[in-house]
Amino acid sequence: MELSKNFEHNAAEMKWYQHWLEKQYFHSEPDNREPYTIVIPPPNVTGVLHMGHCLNNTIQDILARRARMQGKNVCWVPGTDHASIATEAKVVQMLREKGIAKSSLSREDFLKYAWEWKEKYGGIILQQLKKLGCSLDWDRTSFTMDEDYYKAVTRIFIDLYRKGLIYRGKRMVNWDPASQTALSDEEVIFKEVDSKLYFVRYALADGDGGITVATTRPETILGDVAIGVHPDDERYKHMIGKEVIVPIINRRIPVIGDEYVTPEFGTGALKITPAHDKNDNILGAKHQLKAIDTLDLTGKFTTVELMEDAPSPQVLSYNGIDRFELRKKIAEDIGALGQLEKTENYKSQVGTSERTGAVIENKLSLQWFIDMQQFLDKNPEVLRSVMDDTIQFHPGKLKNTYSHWLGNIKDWCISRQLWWGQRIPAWYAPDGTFAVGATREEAFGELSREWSIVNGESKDSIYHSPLSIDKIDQDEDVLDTWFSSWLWPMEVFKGISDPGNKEVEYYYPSTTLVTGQDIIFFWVARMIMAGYEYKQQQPFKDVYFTGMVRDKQGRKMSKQLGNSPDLLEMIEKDGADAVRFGVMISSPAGNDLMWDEAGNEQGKFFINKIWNALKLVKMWSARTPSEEGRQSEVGSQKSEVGSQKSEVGSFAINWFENRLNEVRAELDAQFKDFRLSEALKTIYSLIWDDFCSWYLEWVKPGFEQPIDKAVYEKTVDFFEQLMQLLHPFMPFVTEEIYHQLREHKDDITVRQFPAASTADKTILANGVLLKEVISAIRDARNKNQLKPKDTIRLHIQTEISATYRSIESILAKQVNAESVSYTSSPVSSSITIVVQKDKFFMETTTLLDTSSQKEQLQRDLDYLKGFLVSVEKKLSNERFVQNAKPEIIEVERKKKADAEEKIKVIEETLASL
RNA sequence: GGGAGUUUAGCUCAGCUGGUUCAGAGCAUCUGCCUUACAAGCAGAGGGUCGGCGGUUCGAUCCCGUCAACUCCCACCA
Repeated sequence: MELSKNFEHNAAEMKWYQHWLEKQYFHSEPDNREPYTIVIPPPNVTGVLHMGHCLNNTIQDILARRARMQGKNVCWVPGTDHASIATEAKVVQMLREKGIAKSSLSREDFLKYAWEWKEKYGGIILQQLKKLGCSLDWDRTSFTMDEDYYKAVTRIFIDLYRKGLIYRGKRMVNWDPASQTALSDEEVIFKEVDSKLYFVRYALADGDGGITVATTRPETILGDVAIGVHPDDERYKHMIGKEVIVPIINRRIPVIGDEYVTPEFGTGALKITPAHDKNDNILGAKHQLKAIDTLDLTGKFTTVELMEDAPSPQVLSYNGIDRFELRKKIAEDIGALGQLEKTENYKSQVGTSERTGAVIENKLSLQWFIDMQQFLDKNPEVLRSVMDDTIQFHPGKLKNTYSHWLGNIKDWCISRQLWWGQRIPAWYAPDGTFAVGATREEAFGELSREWSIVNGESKDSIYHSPLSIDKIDQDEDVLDTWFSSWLWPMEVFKGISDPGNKEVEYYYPSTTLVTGQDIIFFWVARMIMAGYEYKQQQPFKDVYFTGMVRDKQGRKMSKQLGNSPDLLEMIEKDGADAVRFGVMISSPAGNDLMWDEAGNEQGKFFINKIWNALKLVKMWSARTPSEEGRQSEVGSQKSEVGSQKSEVGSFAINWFENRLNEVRAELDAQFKDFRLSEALKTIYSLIWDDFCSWYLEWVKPGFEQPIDKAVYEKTVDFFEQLMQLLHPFMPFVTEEIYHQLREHKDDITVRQFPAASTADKTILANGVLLKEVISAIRDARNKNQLKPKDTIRLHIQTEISATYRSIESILAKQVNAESVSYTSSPVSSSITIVVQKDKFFMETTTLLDTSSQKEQLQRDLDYLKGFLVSVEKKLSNERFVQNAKPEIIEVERKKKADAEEKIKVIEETLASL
């Protein structure tokens, strides 16, 4: 088969991915091998692949493929998250574009649209992962709202409720007026905004005077129930217990003293609005103050709770005005009353919804919560497992973040006023009593028991009618999406819906989790919680946290900035391998990735380099004499060359074999620490430098000459091993080359790594020496402007000539020497090169310029002398000799001896010039 | 406001638990080369008082203190 000029990535990607699928290489079934389990962080079901996914999934694929090649039973589970609020927001948006308001639809109709949407877009992101080459077990694709999964979530809710870990209560929650739902604390993002501090004067109800407060939220003023001052504040002390009048609504409210108030801030007086502020709410509760809510669910003014105040027409006119507009309006109206003293510019932190971006209102609301403190008391391993590295975080610095969060944890609000998600399995009787159950029947059973016995008498007698099953209603709300994804590592193996089944027992706990730092609390922490609560076991052993993907200017990738590249377009253009290379080559473990398209270029060049090496080796294959043919050639004039070649080959092969072993050990260490970027660099350099630049050049036969069969076989073998090492990073090109190199029945994807063996240090050192000598002589050739074709005669003065004899022919070829000989004295009219302790005399037919080499030698000499002085100084320092470890002193002595010897060699050389 | 992290060549980063043949790599730059696998290449070279200032030590990029800059996390002082 004719080899194409370049690697054709599009065809190869399609061919090999299809082939791998057909062979079911990615499919896993429990067996007696060691499992290696990864569960994908399920992307939003309607999401589209972006750079973050690319980084994340490339890493997972590298780990999965390497583990597979190490003989582990790899199971990488794909799937998607229903992503309650995010998806619902998208569906609402889609409907709005169609002119349909969510409010005009029934729950059933809305969900029908949502499921349609899911069916249409749900699979896209998973298809995109295939383009990237991800080796996921597609037979196991899960969705957090699959029927069983849904039931599992319900089941967990009921279980936690019955254990008393879930409660329902009216609490201050984060309210998103845009999507009209409560949010957990983690879903609120604080942003600094420019706002104003309004100084509002409240008049004393009896007598003259008043008190001025500073507020950023004048629109909540009609909900004020008190003014707070510090009890020791001389300015206000005397007013505590008196009443002031709330402007516009003219409510009389008390001035109260509380140490919470900071006298230094603003005017030292604080308006207290328990319905609209967390701290005010705490203060309100402490002082038994009423909470008056003046905003409705959409953030518009409402007088519902103001009727006791007999609202004036002016107050009534505020009805329906949006909170931000109302802020201006009320400020103006207070101004008109002469009670707005001044305004100041002020920077404040405002909470916004992670999903909709809307400014969050603190709102009193009846919601479902998990009692986190109790949960953690019951499961101390949640903290302990991470702190003692039972679960190992990479990077480890995130352990602190994790423990700090757990130490200050608040109850988790798990109910959402949405329709897309697992509906809360609670059912209400007409009087508001409720029961929790998997089904209407189950809940009804519970309810009727309670309904019939209240305080010893039957509720039926109070309501004069028995409770019937059709009179109970299910809670309208759904559960936080993370309340389902925290079960992911278990339920993808049916660990909740079918506890103790063979699969979950085999695959759980998973091996490695690869995810973004941004969801450490949302997801990672909660999976650990669920893991210990439901399996009494950690959900994973290692967590590799990736950083954020940024552009080369360090900006976050975002749609708004338009700096997020189109991944699929890139894969199409540069190939998945190049894109994977680009994203991995500059991806420091645990830090943000400064992504630059130049990385793709480098990846493409690398592929091209390997491809060219393939072409070279393939050319040799055509020139490899067959066993019979070889005999006849040996008898010909080329026999001498042939024998020389095997000698060349034996050193080169021996060296590269050991070099491979050395690198394998390095890679093991790098993978152990998840230093994948460095591992890739290591392989890159092994292939480009050691294999292409050195090894192939060393064994390369002369022009149109045959190659020794054994050398050829060994070279192909090395090439395959290199492709194997690179395969986890760049699966397509490596598989292609593996098959181009020779006929194989297997595929590289499942080829097992050879057993580790140790590297011979002497041979590696000889390799280093050889490379150093070659470079030095080439440098000298360059400086003397020798053309590549100009030959030299090389004379070596050394005490280790045996070493040089074994590498002599390689050396001769690499520096284009027509002869190599050994000498015990300087060779006149030649260029002298000093490497380590050996001297090389380069004789040429062209005129040589010795001045530049003199300079070079002089520079080396100066450096060495300086170096020697510092070493001697150290050794003559008594305190060094006393304090330093013996082996360090020994090293220093050796340095001194070596330096002295080298100085001697250079001085001799200089003298002879 | 609290906490964490970062600061090493023009850029992106190594430097694995203090010892000048360790100040490194990859890109980028410069100089030679169209050498028969590869100009998407080959062979070389230059470039950093390891953020500033102090300290500990015989010795510090590596430990301590402090200052500065940047980044992130947590926390609604209205």
